[in-house]
Amino acid sequence: MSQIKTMKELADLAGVTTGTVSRALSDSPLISPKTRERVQALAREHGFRPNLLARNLRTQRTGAIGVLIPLGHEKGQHISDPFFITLLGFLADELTERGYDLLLSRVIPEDDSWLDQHIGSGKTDGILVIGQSDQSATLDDVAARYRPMVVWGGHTDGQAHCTVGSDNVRGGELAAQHLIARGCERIAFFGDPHALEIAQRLEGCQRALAQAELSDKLTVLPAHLVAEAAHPDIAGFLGSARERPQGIFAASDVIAMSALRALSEYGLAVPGDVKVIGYDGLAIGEQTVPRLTSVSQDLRAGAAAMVDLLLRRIAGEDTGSVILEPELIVRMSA
Amino acid sequence: MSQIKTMKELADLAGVTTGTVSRALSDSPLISPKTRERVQALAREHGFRPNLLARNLRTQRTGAIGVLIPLGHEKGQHISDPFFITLLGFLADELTERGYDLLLSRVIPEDDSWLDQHIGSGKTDGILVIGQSDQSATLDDVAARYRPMVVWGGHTDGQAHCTVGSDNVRGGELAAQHLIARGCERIAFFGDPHALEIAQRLEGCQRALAQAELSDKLTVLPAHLVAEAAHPDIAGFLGSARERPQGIFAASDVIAMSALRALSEYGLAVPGDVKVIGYDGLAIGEQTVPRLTSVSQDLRAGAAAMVDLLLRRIAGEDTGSVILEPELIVRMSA
DNA sequence: TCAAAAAATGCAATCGATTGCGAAAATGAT
DNA sequence: ATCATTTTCGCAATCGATTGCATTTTTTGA
Repeated sequence: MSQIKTMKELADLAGVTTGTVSRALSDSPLISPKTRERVQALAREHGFRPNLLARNLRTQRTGAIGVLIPLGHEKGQHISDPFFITLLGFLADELTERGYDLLLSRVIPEDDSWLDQHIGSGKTDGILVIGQSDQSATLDDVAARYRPMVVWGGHTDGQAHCTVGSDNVRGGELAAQHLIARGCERIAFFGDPHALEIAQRLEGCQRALAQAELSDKLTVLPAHLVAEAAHPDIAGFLGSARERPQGIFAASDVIAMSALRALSEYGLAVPGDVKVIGYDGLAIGEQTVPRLTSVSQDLRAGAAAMVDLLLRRIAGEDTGSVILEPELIVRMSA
Repeated sequence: MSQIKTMKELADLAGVTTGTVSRALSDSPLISPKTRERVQALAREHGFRPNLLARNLRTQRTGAIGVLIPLGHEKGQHISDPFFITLLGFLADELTERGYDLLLSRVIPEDDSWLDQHIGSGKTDGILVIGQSDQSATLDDVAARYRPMVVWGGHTDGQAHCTVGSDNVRGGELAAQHLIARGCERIAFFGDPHALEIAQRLEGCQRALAQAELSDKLTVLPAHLVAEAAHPDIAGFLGSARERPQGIFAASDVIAMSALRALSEYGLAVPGDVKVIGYDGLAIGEQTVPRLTSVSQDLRAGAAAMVDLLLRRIAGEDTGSVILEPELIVRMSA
């Protein structure tokens, strides 16, 4: 019952060498069933677990995937952001299912060696980056020489890094078309087009408006991504707008929730007075009042795709990016 | 400019041995300033990063902390739960600040060796467990022989494992007192007392009611912790209750949000017809309609306490548990 | 019954860094 | 110039497991 810590101890106990123990525990066919069973029984009995560091050092693989979140200038944002969190959850599911651990790192890119820093440490077999923030250049740079990396975010032509994300342009189009179909003419877009994904959503929105010959009815409010920060912007906008928008397309569900609250505070009914549509299709949209209509990205599928691509890249394969089809979820707010 | 991967290569390049390189890079006083500077320059120039696995194997420390989430029977829950996520975010902050990595593992405890499984692997220097789920016994068992472990959850006398959490009884009392002060008599408690923390919140609630001689006015609905699952329960309850409660104390903010929605669907005004108070004080309560009154646990402080206790335990110190004082945040819903 | 083939196990190098100890070089004192 | 110190550095063991190759044991076939 004493605690067996190393293979050597187990080996002595079983009267064999560490080599034999190692093979026995890994069900190697080179070991006779008899001794294999005996060793495994002993290991079980003494609760022996091989030291993974040593194993990894020897096998040159860590069994862990790094998940990095570049926070750009927006400190304190992402980690508590429902979107990020949801994706992280699915990634955790997907990775644990495939026997990988998840090493989480928040990153505040000061110098632009944050990626190399992590890669060089050898702690992970590959990395997943959530969000491009303002680091597209760095990502492209690293992608050129480090293969096992997959990024969640927008995809553009000529992009060197492998991405998974939804077709943001199409998603924006869907949202705008829906608002138009619901009778909205004056439409406001809430979101900062400084970020690639958001810019693409805006682009889709503009395309739909152009098609309906409503281009001049669009207002863009570069709302902050963090709910707490976005709310004042939005409240201010609603208070000062000469003509109240009939429809609001928020670049994320979080921003949409801020909008719902601000509207409620101004005594405006949703969807009666103003229609609101979000982006992401998060579960939390199910709990808002009224329930939030949103352009949904299938994050579970996205996470699966990210992990799948990453593992194939780790295996040496060269992969392209994956673009998911967004889907409009019509609930109550628009 | 070639990529230097190992210390041996760097050593050859510098015309010294790996030992010298090792010391030079760690600013050992045993090395002359001249060669130290030369080695460091070379390392910088070639972007050399020592392999952490090897270092950790040698130094017997990993520099990583495991964060485990036992999911009990409630699959798919926690990871997307705003509470868990918020805490995880703070933990990530706190740990990275102290130079530790965060190794995230979802756990579905099938056999009860899930803890030993992780501990024996040697991948982390210590572990943080979020939520006791139904694993209190296992936790106590492990705590008896494995020191570096801290658990978020409720604290009871005679508990062997070290916990950090809020004073749930006091918190429940605060919530109930507030409802009473606001004129509520018939009060409903939403939450499954099967979990320790929830049971304690209920206890506090009952205590406050007893003091106001309203004990017989309490109804308990063992609502599910997951929002999607809780909503039907709640809607059903509100539909069937003979006498509508005047105040609702939800055991978590997530449950409270479900309640808000259900009430809205029944055309009941909050806080006019029914007052609602939640528990956790999550940021998301700021975005609900109306904004959610809640008993707040200072999760940032909680995370800091968890990490602090854990590091002290890793250092060999023996620590007690930490109980945080809950605080009532009065917003709009009650 | 004995050599040859097959199976099972032992031996020892290896992964990449850390560190105690001893040797060589530099410094200082006389 | 000589010897005792102090600095600086190299040597080699070590962490704990994996794995190619050598060796021993067992099985097979003639």
